[in-house]
Amino acid sequence: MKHPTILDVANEAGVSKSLVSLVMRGSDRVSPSSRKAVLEAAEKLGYRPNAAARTMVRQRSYVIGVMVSNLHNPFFADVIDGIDTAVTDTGYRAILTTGNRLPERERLAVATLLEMRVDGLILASPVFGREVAIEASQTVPTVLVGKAIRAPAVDSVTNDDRRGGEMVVNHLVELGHRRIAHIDGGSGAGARPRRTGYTHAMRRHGLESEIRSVRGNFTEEGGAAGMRSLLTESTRPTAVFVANDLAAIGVLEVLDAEGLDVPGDLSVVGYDNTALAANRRLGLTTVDQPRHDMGRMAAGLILEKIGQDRTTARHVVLPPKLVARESTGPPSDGERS
Amino acid sequence: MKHPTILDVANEAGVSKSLVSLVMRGSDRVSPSSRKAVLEAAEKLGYRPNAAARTMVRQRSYVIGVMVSNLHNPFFADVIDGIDTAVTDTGYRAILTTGNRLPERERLAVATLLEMRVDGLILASPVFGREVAIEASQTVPTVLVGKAIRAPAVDSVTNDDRRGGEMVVNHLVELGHRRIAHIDGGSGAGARPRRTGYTHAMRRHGLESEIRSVRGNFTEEGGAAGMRSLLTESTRPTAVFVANDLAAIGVLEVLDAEGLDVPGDLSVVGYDNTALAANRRLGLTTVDQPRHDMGRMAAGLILEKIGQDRTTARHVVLPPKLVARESTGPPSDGERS
DNA sequence: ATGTCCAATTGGAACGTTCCAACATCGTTC
DNA sequence: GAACGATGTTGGAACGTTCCAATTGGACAT
Repeated sequence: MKHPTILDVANEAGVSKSLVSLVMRGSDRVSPSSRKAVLEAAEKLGYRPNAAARTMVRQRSYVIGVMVSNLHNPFFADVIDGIDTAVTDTGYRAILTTGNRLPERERLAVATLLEMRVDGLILASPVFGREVAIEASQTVPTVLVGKAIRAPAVDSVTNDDRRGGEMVVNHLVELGHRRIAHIDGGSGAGARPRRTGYTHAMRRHGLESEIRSVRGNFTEEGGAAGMRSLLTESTRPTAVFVANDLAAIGVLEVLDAEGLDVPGDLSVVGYDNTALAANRRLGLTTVDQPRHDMGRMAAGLILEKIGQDRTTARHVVLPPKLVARESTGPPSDGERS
Repeated sequence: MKHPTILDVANEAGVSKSLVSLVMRGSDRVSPSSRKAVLEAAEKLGYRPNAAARTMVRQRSYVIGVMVSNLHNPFFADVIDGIDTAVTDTGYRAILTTGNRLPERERLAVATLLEMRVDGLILASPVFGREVAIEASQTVPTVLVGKAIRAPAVDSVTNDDRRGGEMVVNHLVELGHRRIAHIDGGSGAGARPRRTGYTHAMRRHGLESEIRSVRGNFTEEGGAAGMRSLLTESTRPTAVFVANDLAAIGVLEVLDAEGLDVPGDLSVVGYDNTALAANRRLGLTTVDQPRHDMGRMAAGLILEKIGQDRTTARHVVLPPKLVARESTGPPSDGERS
């Protein structure tokens, strides 16, 4: 038999399907003898409940869907850990889909989850447009992680990306840098405010004329390409703020390959404080985001929203923290302008 | 209305539910006018098909479930990419769950997928016992990645881990090493055969007395702990073969912290050839596994098995390839025994 | 013996699809 | 003008659960 049902178990145990259902759901109004008979029959037949059927009748799946932008970025591994932590022992389970940073694939990944009738949706740094999140939020509690949008029902958990961008510039200016470039994160989550933070801080330090921002994305290759393009220009910056750690690793690769010294010739700063950045060999100065907590809180918001019927959106903004390591230092004398 | 159904759409469009169903499934025996009416009604109401209901009646979910041992290991990001590639445009979709390298959590992650009635199951390097995979394989096509077991219906895609282990030893012996230690991967997938490869090759080179194997696991911390324990011993090895790249990174951290030079004082080899290993700053000698292809082939096996009713198990074993980088070199003269 | 209460058990309806057999409509052919 | 075929459309049954109201069978009090 391919998949025994509750009816097969009932037959085997000589009871009604309803009683089997009660036993499976752990009811206490079942006699010990019936319970034993049912459990033995279920074991013998290899019964496994059918979630699709349960979802239909209960109008609840007890599943939280998580769409992850890019599994290559260790940032998300931490976020997912946090989600798992929060979800464990609540009766809910988390499942993941991924869209590989491609808007179309991400949309499909979300559609898959919605068709499965997940009870909550966590969108981890999607690159697709706001409308997808907004539409989803009309039928299911939805939380964005790493990105926020203004919409009546879309919660978010972010760090203060703009403030983080400012902190990076402040740090570099304190070290004596003036020619500070930025390789941005393109359409990636949080990329915009980080860039805004960068430009604002530059202006505040009277460095408006030094603002130099090139397009990148949240991948190693994106960072590398951005750096290569910066290197073709006539004047080289003395420091570069890269939109995230992964891209910053790509920048380091390029600089190493070109024989440029970090931080001697050029200081490099990333964003996220992933395990990568902490590695001694990389020693990347970066901005810490509390990744695990962000996952925990996102799941918490979902569970809370499933419980009560809260209608207003909640936006959790966590403080960023600069972590100085070996990839930043004062500009070399020849470079000082 | 929370979730409009096919009936709501039918009412709105003034047709029967069956016709709506036909339109949604893209049938060509529908008049253009009806199709238009139905699509407009669906759009207006925000209709989204209910996968649970479809799964029930079709007895197929058109979903492939993937259980991933550890999302922190970039190895799996590549495998998942491969799976996604193979699955795209087949009408199937992939969903993921993770168990965080904890047997109990992994079991739960698999149970979640089975209850959802996935049409195929890919187990990416599970740490749980063989019985879980065997049981699953009795109701759904099942493929192991990175690990193989002898069972009538459990397919597998692996690289030749044993051969890989031997290649590492050969490489180190060629460089002149004799005191070669191994930090193993504990109960991790493929750890056993890698260790066997190590011991066999050591014996073949007449280095039986130099065999020194300590327990580790597939995490940075596992590798670091293994290395620390090796360093407490009276004689230090001149080279260490670590069970995977992630753990090897942990080893490098410990050696850097202790002020030991790699490869001057100690050569280090990893396994997997993840992006980490290729980084110039880390330059880790390692064994390449074709991760993307492994994912592709795993998904391919599943799809094939869903199609025909193949009953025998298939085991795909791919050849490993040594990739020499900067973390290995000849032992320093003082160390030569 | 009768009635009452409680615990244990039961059948049936419902959830939202798909699929099949049946039906309606209409143009074509003899 | 009857018969036929093709095209488009339809209702009903089924999938495997949950939940509710109803039923059974004791145990106990009267």
